[in-house]
Amino acid sequence: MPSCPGEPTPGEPQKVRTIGDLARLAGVSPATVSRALAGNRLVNATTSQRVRQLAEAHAFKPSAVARNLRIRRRGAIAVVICLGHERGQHLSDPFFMTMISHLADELTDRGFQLMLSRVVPDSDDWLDDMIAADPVDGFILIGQSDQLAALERAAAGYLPLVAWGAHGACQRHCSVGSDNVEGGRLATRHLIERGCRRIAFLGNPRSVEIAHRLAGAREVVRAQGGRVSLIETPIHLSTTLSGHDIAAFLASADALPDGMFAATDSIAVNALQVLTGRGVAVPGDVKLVGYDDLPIAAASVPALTTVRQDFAQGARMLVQRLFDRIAGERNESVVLPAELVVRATS
Amino acid sequence: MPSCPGEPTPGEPQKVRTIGDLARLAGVSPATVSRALAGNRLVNATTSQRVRQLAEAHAFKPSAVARNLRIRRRGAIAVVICLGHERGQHLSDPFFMTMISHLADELTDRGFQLMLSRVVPDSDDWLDDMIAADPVDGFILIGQSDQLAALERAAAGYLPLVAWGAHGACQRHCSVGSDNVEGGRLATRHLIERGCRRIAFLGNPRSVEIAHRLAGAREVVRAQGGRVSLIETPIHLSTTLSGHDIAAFLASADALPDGMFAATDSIAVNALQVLTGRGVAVPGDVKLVGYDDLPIAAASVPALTTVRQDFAQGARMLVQRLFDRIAGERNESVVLPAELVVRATS
DNA sequence: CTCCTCCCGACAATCGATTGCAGGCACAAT
DNA sequence: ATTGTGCCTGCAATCGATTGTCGGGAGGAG
Repeated sequence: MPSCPGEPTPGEPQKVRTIGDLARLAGVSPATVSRALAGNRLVNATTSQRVRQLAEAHAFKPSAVARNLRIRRRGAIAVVICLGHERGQHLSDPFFMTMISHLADELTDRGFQLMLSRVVPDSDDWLDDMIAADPVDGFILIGQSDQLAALERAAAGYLPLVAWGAHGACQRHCSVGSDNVEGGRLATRHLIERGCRRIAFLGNPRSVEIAHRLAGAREVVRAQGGRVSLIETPIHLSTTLSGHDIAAFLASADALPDGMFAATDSIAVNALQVLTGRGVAVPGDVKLVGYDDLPIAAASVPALTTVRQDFAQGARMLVQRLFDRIAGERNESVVLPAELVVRATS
Repeated sequence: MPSCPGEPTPGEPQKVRTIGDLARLAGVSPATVSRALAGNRLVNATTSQRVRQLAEAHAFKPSAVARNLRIRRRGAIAVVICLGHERGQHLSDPFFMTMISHLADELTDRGFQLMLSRVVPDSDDWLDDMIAADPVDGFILIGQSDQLAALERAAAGYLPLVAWGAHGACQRHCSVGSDNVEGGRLATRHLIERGCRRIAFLGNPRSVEIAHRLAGAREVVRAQGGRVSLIETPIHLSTTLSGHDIAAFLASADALPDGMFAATDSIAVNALQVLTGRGVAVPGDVKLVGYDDLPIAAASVPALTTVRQDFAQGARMLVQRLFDRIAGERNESVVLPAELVVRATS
């Protein structure tokens, strides 16, 4: 094993920590330093220049905590992942990460930090508690799950709060989401056009969004007047469990469906694995449509036909809506269009 | 569409925002309120009780910002996802979420917030910049990727910084990770015991951890003295791309390997999809071992044999190490044991 | 030379909670 | 009645940056 190189230089002795330290160095008052660093042009250009250079030289950044105290803002947005009733690995769902990843970009661009919280709701006032603790300027909730009540209650008295998800008729809170009913219609219609007559819906409608997708599917099937049947199968959202659920469903079904509409790409991919694992050809024997258009949809083999939600745009709108609300605007929910992406499983 | 219910009660008029407001209500001084809320037993039990009840009644939580300013701490830990060279969906890798999810739990338990940052390194002093901005009490880096240099430099002058990943010989920073070399040995030895003679390694050794896994594999193969061959195939880490890489590899290989060691469960699952998609039986024709033991490993069909990294324990140690460092202790890196989990693909 | 204007920069209050120190009150001892 | 002893509680300084207000100095006009 090679020997390690020696210790590096110990760093400068005179540390500039506060705006006051820098002021002393520059021979001006803390107030001037503050203004200079903030780009306030009340201060002379020469002085301003000198202060900035000093700050640069000493790698000085003013304390965000003190600033936030004075400014009365927090500089951070809470992104809350609400796990509804399923604890554990649910968070590893690629859907969350896709969303979070986009949100992180948007928030960073606006100079805000992203505070991540997982919540497993115990009482129904967990949201009020978080709001009362007040460490952030606003909340973005991902996955309204079955927590509509908590959400509504909190939104009644607290403005800067937006949620990703379905848009209900009477909701008081601001939501951004795609048109899940229309998405459900698109997927189901597509399966029927491809010749499917026995369609299985894989997903647990306890989650509002999934309920909407199911509603769309039902509507289209009903319009066929009995020529097409819909088999509704509650499937866990959790990646860990949905595989088993799907296998159990296939084992118990008397006849294999000829079409499957999975409420989620994660579920769809799991279904795909189970089906191919049992020698059922996709799309030969069964046609399959997912929902979300996550990266895995395109990457799966065969590539997954799915209903696309534009997460990048969704994240952008969530953040924009939130900041408008922080500014005091009482704005409306958004429903984004859903789009069918046809690939190789249908 | 049903009509929506009327507006709820508008909320109490007299809002208790500061510790001073509460003090006035309780007829004591702000100092006493502060102490009472903090559980300081310098204050009379009766007074303390009364103050707490008032606080409870008005749902009052003292401002974390002001507290942090006074206390000289931030109350948050930055968790930095370093995307090395691959931008985009990399973050949706379930590995990150598994880790983040555990970290969120650990940090929340200790009363700290989790600030999430994605970083696509541009210059090599991005870490120093983040440290200088100083909005947090410490840093946890996930995925050292190819950023060892930046890491080492920052760690030289800044204590509260730990990283998940491989442990190098001369590193100055504190890392927590599993024994990747041993993991590589375990997987490879297992494949050989199962009768494999042509083993493919799927993974890009540009990432330090993967390089170590490969080193372990090489060592075991070399010890077989030519009876076993190792085919090294760089595969993207990104879920989006690895499927194609694997397909390309299979198409280009003259003969199919009889064993595959994927550097990651994500890669393994993709390989599994590609293989079964082509009618290659797993484990019949090809035996497959992954790495990480992510939730998808157990959920995949057939269930994946893999090398387990205990992320829960890893997260716990990362946080514990970090807090010890925040307290001033200059502690050592940890290497956790790797463990083979035999399931159905081998 | 004096006065007025203008502009830059300093003083001090402020954000909201924490905490060392001092002081007040009750009760017992002398 | 006075002093002593504890045990609480309040005062005020502090954390570090922001910002309204005011003063001082330079420069031009009379």
